[in-house]
Amino acid sequence: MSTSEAEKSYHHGDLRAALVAAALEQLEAGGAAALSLRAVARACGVSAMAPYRHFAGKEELLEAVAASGFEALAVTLEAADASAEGAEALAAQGAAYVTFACRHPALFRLMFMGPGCASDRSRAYAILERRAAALAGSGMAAADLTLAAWSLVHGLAALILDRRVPLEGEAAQDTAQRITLAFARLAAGD
Amino acid sequence: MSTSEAEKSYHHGDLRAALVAAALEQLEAGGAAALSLRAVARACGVSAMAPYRHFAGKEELLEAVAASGFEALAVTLEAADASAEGAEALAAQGAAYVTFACRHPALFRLMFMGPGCASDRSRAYAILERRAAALAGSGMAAADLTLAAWSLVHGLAALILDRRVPLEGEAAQDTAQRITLAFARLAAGD
DNA sequence: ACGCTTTGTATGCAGCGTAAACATGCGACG
DNA sequence: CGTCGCATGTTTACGCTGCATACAAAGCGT
Repeated sequence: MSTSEAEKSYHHGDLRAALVAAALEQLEAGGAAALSLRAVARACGVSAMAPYRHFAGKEELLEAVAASGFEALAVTLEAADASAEGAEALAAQGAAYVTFACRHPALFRLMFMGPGCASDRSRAYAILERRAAALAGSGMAAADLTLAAWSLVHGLAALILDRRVPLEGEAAQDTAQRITLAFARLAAGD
Repeated sequence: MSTSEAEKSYHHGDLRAALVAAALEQLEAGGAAALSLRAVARACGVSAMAPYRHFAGKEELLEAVAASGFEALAVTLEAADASAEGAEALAAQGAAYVTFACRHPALFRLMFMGPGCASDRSRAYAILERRAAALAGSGMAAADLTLAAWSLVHGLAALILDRRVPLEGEAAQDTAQRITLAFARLAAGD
């Protein structure tokens, strides 16, 4: 019987996990375009073809990295949501979302702009949805509010990461906090 | 003397423009990752190295394609803004932004996620900024409202293009229209 | 007519993703 | 305990990419 995760490899000793870790490292170091399967294999001390025993191809490896990213994001959002109540909780989630993107730019891009489908983000999405639904006022339906809140922080994160907006470091977090809070208050009907 | 644009080439007859057009075609056909300089050259009937006489490298060709995209976006936004007044004009711009992204997904990604800097989008940005400043109410400062509006539509477009949200075709436009209008009314103080 | 600049070509290199054939060593079964 | 099977990793090879370099030809000023 083989445990699907943390499976001991015969020759290497858990290559699969090592590949995901090395891929994440390369990702954060040089961006998604600069990541090569061969380099990942090299970093793990195995041949260029070894990863194909664990992943059907480059894309599948990246999907595994993205999946670990969604787990981390969900944890972050959950903590932020618990740190406040009402509109402030929604704003905290938004700020946390942008902060996550700023701290792991390449991973964030992989998670949301890379290959993969909508089902991946389900848990993190549910956290936002619950909070947004509780706040929905007269201005917008609950579903629209959820999507609007997500779009707002996602767009802000994307614009910051791609340097379409001149915000760096601290200023980015502050702006995210301010805009998200203003939006949440507006949406909640003051 | 050489006119910087539409310059007649000695051998080919305006290769530069042909390369940009072919690159755009390949972009819309197969995405940015599937675009190769060699294939673009092939489509123009020239050797693989010919593009390097007009562009320093692949990136510079893509920047030229992106620049033409920003011009087209600015025209679209301007028309949308003129089609209504007040909050409705802002909503029209937002819907036009999302529609543009849906109609030219690869070009949109190249324009906003590709290489390049903030100065490119200046004209299209000014159109949004003017309208947003005119609407700024008590809830948010003018600069924040501009950024929030941009983030909202940019994020919505990104989520739709990357299929993180289950909206297709008509539904995407309708949702963009609805959400943007609700946001504009909220921001304008009803 | 000459030479210079511009434009396009030919050749070659290193790196990539990946398909196919091959080697190796653990675990199960006789 | 021996042997076989299969998962694991390696080797080799192919076509593709962006790009550097060296070369050929076409137009223009003098």
